[in-house]
Amino acid sequence: MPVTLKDVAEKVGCSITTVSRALHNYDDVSAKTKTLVKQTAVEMGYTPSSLAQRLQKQHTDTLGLVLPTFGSRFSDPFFSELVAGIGNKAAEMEYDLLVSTQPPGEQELDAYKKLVDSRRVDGFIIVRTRRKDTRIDYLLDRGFPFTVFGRTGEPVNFPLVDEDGDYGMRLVTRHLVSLGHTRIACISPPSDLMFARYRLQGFREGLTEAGIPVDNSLFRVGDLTQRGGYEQASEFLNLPSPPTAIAACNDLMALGAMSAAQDRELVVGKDISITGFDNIPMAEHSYPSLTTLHQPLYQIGGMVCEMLIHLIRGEDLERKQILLEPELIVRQSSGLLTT
Amino acid sequence: MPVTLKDVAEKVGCSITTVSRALHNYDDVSAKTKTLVKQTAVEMGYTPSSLAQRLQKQHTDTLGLVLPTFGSRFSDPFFSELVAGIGNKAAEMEYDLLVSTQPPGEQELDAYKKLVDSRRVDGFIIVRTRRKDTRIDYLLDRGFPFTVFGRTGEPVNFPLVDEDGDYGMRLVTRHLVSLGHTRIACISPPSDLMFARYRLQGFREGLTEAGIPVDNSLFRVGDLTQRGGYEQASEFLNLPSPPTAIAACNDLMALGAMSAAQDRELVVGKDISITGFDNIPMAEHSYPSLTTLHQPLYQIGGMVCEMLIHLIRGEDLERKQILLEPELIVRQSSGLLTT
DNA sequence: AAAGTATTCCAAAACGTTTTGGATTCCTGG
DNA sequence: CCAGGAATCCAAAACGTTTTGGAATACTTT
Repeated sequence: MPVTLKDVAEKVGCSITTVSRALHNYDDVSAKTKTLVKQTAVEMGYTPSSLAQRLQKQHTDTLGLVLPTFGSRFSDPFFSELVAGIGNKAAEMEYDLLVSTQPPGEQELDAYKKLVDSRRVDGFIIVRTRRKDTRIDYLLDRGFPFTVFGRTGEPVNFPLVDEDGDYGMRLVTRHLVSLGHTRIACISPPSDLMFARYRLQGFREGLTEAGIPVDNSLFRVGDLTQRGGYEQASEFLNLPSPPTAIAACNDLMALGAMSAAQDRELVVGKDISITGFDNIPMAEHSYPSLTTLHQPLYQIGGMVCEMLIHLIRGEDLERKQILLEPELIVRQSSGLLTT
Repeated sequence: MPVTLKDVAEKVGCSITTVSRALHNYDDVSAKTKTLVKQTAVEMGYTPSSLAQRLQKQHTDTLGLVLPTFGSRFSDPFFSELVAGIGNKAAEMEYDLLVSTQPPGEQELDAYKKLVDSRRVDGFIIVRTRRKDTRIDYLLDRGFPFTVFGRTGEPVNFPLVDEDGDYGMRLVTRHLVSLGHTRIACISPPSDLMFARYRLQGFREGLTEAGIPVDNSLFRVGDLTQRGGYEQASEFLNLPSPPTAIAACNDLMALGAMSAAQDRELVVGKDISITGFDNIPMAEHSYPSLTTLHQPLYQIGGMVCEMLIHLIRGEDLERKQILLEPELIVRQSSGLLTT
């Protein structure tokens, strides 16, 4: 049904080759036929079949992104902004974005394998790195292009963007210490997630920097959701001597922690200080507003996307590994120690 | 580099045709060669090239979804859950999901046109319907398959899923009335968005049902974000006689409205009642928790996806247009009128 | 033994491009 | 008038599948 090169060629009365070359501005076709071809092409509404082009060119102009979703109630503001950043950059650079969703595990790796084997994408963007990341191992092994948001266990040499979570959490800890807090708790995600490790590490460094002894009862692991933050914060608040500040490793958990404190009639920002990490839009409009670390997710999405495209095209990257410094945003949820 | 049918054929010592047919279990190839072919295929690690398959079959096994993103700070929990629902169903049914992002406007329609013209997707899922929806007009005109989450201005006959926003808002209004409220304000999204119209209409119906006269100063339009909710709620609270309840047409705005009230030292759920719509995960863990209407976004995503695939395959749908009844979730943000 | 019927195979066309490697025509300078 | 070089064109191959329409062989049946 759709009009093909052949149709245009017949109409113009020349070969398919000439039509193709005319449309691509080759200089072995005369100006006259070039304009004729182009004109009839638009008249007939010709658009090349991307399928045919891709088969011939042997690349798909498509980027793969498989989102690690946990459960059906998946709703992470983190991802929507990142996807928007990736998507807009991809569109700008004429690439398609193939989005797949898989909970971490066996199946997840299979999703990657399937896309690689059937040659459906030219490269991957990997998010939420793990300590031993089988996705990365696999792609490295296959020599398949990819870029990463996040770091892994060891120093590596593939292109990546990451925020300096270590630095960020040091900032936040210093901030809390400067407000007079010494009993500071931390809710971190499971430590196989790399960003959790860095953030937790920064928190610990911040404590030792301030000469505060480490109290293991003040560390708990949450699942990144509000519910997780709520539950872990509740545990802290049930302690015989509860912390006066809670640093959560992401905003969602911080928000959950806030409502746990509020359910106990505590005034957040006064009776207790709570901080987050990410600066999701919600953070500005929670009550009280949340002290947190800003991460330019939209831009990060654009960066990993652009790096990947350069990589695929075989161009070299000006900066291969980019580490961003998060910015501390002080709002109302953190306040002077009052007791 | 990757192994093709030809490679397998050479190894086995038969024709490409036979290999292809053996792998597809045609009954005109002997059991012996069938097993031989299959075995060597897996030994050699053969995987069909999706590009070649698609070119031959003349369909892409790919669904298109273009997300209407507003600005760079795009972070709508609404979408992440919906996308997860669509994505998982698509994967389950062996379809790819091509996600593109475009702010509403000229460019947005171009994104659709491009995808259609270059034959990159087999169908579209359309979200956030507008009153005069050019996307739908275009696809209808081209005879291109699509399903829709949301309704349009007039009754139509394409497949769609929608929540009954009218009914939902009537529920919420009744709820507020039953608590004793009579000065109830409403923050609705711009009325070219269809879901806004239905929800607003339900709100109005709820009022007249209760015999409450309509006061135009109690209607304001917000932009669906927390910020928008905050700003519009502030306007309401500055009125000489402010409302005692605010029904926002989505959770994000309700959350913003809550913080506006809280900034004025009002206790939400006591001094003022505030309700939302959507039941995003945040709603359960805000402070106070938000009375709202539950929409099963994940399931809705799965439904529109599945309907689209049936449509593409030319199978007929058991139910063409599905209207879901949202469920009222009463939490702490709405309470008895105290004055 | 001939005719008919299964069974098993495959060459070639098709999908719609791009690219390769000439072929033809036309002009230029000697 | 002819050699050499532009300028302009195109047939055919290639990308990797699936499908079409036989062809070849083997087995039955008469």
